[in-house]
Amino acid sequence: SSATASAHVGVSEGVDLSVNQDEPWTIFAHKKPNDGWIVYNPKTMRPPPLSKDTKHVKLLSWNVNGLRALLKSKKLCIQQLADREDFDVLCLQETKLQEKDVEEIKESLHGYENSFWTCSVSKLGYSGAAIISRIKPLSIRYGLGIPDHDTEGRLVTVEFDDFYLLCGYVPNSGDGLRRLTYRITEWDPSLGNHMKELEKLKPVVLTGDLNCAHEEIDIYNPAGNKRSAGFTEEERESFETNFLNKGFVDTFRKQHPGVVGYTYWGYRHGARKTNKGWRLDYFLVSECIADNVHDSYILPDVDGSDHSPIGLVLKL
Amino acid sequence: SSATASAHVGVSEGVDLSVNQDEPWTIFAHKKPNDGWIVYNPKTMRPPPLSKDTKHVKLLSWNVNGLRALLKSKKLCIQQLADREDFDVLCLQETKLQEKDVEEIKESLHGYENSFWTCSVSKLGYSGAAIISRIKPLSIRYGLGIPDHDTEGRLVTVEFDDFYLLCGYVPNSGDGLRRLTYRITEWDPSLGNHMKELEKLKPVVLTGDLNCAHEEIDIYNPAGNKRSAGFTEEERESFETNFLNKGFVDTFRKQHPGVVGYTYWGYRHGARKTNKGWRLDYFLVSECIADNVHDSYILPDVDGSDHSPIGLVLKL
DNA sequence: CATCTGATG
DNA sequence: CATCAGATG
Repeated sequence: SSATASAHVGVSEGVDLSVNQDEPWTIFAHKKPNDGWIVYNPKTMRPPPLSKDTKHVKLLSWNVNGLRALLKSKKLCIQQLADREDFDVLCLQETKLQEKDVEEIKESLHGYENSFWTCSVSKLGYSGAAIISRIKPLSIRYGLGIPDHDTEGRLVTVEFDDFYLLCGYVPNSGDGLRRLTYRITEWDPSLGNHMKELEKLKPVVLTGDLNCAHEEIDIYNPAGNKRSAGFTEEERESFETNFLNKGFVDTFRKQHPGVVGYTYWGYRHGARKTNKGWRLDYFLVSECIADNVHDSYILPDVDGSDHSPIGLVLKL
Repeated sequence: SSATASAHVGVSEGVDLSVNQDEPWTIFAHKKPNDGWIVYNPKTMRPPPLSKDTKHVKLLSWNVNGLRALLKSKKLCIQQLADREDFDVLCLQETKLQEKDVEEIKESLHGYENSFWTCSVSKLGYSGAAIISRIKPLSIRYGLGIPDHDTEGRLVTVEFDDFYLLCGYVPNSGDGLRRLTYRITEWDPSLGNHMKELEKLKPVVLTGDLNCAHEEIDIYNPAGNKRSAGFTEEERESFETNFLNKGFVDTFRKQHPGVVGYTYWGYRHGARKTNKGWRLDYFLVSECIADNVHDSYILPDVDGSDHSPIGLVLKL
């Protein structure tokens, strides 16, 4: 089909782009309303792997939408993801764990002896983030250090030799945008400022579900979602003000300008099959290491959650 | 095996009675602690069907533990139960429906154009009862006529030519027996008195989940359940005082003295496979029609709920 | 170990 | 249309 023909990289030519049935992991850009954007094939778009001689680290990040359910589903246990992707560090968001669940899961992570978990204490089974690492960090920190923002288990920071890694789950603005103000006037600025503070010491990498599709290219139906949580003007501006304009680089967009690459598809209406998605998950890095990014990518063939994992290969 | 050998009717002879794997619908009495009770085989224990010349009615009753889930499971839609059992009337308890769910389900009941539903208005998705009938009743009544006891959708009464039929779901006494007092001092007496009032006009049939295992023979582990909701001394006494001593006859027990026949098995620990059950579901009838009962029976092979249906064939 | 709701996304 | 919790049985 024409869709298959354009699977590599090229400008959509008015064909009815959709998922390639032969290679279901291949996500095409859609024809409308984003006509003319570049088709993104996550497999062929990836650069060749770095040789062992080039010192680098491989980071993955995944909003798992409930880690217990994911592990029960057996769609993909963390060990299988490790075998397949050979990551050094895995960042998780929306683990929805309670503190009592953590120990059992920690013990199942063979090869990743360093893992750091934070859970919501204000609402059980809500939010939650973790960093699982093969590399032992120099220091670990939970939350922003602001008690008011630290009851929901939304941030884990680890310090490695060459950079700080933050795994964050930015608050969803919610139905009726009831939490929009909190999000843009409190959480986002606090997180941005915290990153600037850390950056005085070492370069910073922020990954996670930032709950914002930055530009029109980052969402399936921009016109219809102008007042939807995650695509309001306020959130998009906040994303720029608090992160991009502070010097943090959206690594996927830098590597793939004009390319559609979603990381989230709502469960409703089979949105994933028809690629009606959003790009909500990011790797942002300090400007000073932006050129060290070898590859910033999406793994849309990994399911088990409404988000797919994303990856970053960073040269050190 | 000896278990199979004793499958018909006989006294347990110290064999380890359990479910017959060849006929999984066959429920045996257990060896301990009820050694010596009669083994009940629900298939062979049933009398031959009445001829068409003998005027009679066939009633079924079933605590479905959530009707929407049952219908979704496709284990047994009501149409299939109708095809198999050819009942005239089906009484349901714990439908857990909301009023908004009723219309759609009513329309799916081909051949049973008369159906009467009551739902809890105080707690959504809780309790709920219904009578589904091929025969058009002379009158219908919901609840006891006592507003305080009628917010939970626990009782539907229909009047036929020859008897009143009550479909009831007696309140569970709950964890910690927190509702025991309400149950035995308010609900049970009100229901018993209501039945006596109706009986002045016509014979009465009460069916449903009466949430009480009357005697030791009616529960797998009597010693261990003396303070469990459904087997407390208080509930058992209330069952006698308010129903049996008022002249209503436990039709299953009359037909099968000394026979174990459970109608409920908790979902936990595979209680149904090992027949660790309770008899909580009954057909009680006015003394004046007790001899009209042709058959009072259990259908333990019907699953889809933690209760099995029970049946009554009543000569008119 | 099931059902349900209601919150959340 | 998923996850979770908590109530209920």
